[in-house]
Amino acid sequence: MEKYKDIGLKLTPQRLAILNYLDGNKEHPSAEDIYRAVSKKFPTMSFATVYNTLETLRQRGGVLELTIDPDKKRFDPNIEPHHHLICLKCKRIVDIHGDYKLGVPNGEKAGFEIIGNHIEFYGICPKCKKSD
Amino acid sequence: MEKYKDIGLKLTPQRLAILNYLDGNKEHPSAEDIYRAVSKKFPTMSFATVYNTLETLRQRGGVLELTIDPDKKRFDPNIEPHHHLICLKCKRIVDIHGDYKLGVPNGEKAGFEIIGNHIEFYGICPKCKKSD
DNA sequence: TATCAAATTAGAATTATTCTTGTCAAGTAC
DNA sequence: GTACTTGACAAGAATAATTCTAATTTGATA
Repeated sequence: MEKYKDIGLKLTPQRLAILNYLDGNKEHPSAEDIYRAVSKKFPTMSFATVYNTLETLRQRGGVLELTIDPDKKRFDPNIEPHHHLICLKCKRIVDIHGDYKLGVPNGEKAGFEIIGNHIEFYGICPKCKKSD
Repeated sequence: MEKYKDIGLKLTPQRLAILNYLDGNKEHPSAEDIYRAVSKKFPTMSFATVYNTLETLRQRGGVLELTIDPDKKRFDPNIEPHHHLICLKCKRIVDIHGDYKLGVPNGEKAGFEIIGNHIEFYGICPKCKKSD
């Protein structure tokens, strides 16, 4: 929780519940996952609040919005630079912290100013491999 | 067009128009982009046909579905292994063909069988840099 | 404690995508 | 040639994720 303090956010109970749910979470939850979990404590919680809070957090660098899943956005509270391993069957996402130093050859930069990168590794997770 | 022949598809005029639009296209168009373009020739074209054709193509390896854009799927007729450079402002996507040989350290594999990877480079494109 | 901007809520609206159903067209069997 | 069969198409309805709206409430602080 500490890391969310004093970044200028009004600390409402709803936000605290969302932050609390996200903190240390390695599941890369969707907005609905978050909504369902936090609704248990706050039955009046609305999706607007979930999305608003996530967007505010994202703008302030408190959470990453992942576009890995074609069906919905997923969110990653781990804001250290890292990469992902994705199961093609169950869509499970796992963090990878390997140190890759990647650059774009000048001939391919197309005039872009490069800011960062993200590697997605695709594969089949152990659970899905078993249940074939 | 040649490359789409004999992959078992009935070559209807609608499909030909979609294939023709995709062939050599470097814009990574969305379903709507495709729909709009092809509708000019086929005013009765429906989204169902666009999505059906894209899904059929995807299953047969004729097109890649990109999940880079958080708002919609985008499609890439370039099926050679390659990576992407994405403008954070205008969402323009550019192909990169640099040869990166990436592996996941065994300690991080989490039991996954790795099948492939995809690098996304983020940045600002020349046009957006100017119009700041 | 009064104030006020910011946050919350419920539900409506929007957008992308998928589904349903009826129709049509091409190919094949007879 | 005619009847089947199958796959593709079209139109619009349905769904799912997300965003917006408007009214109300709340947290921070003076």
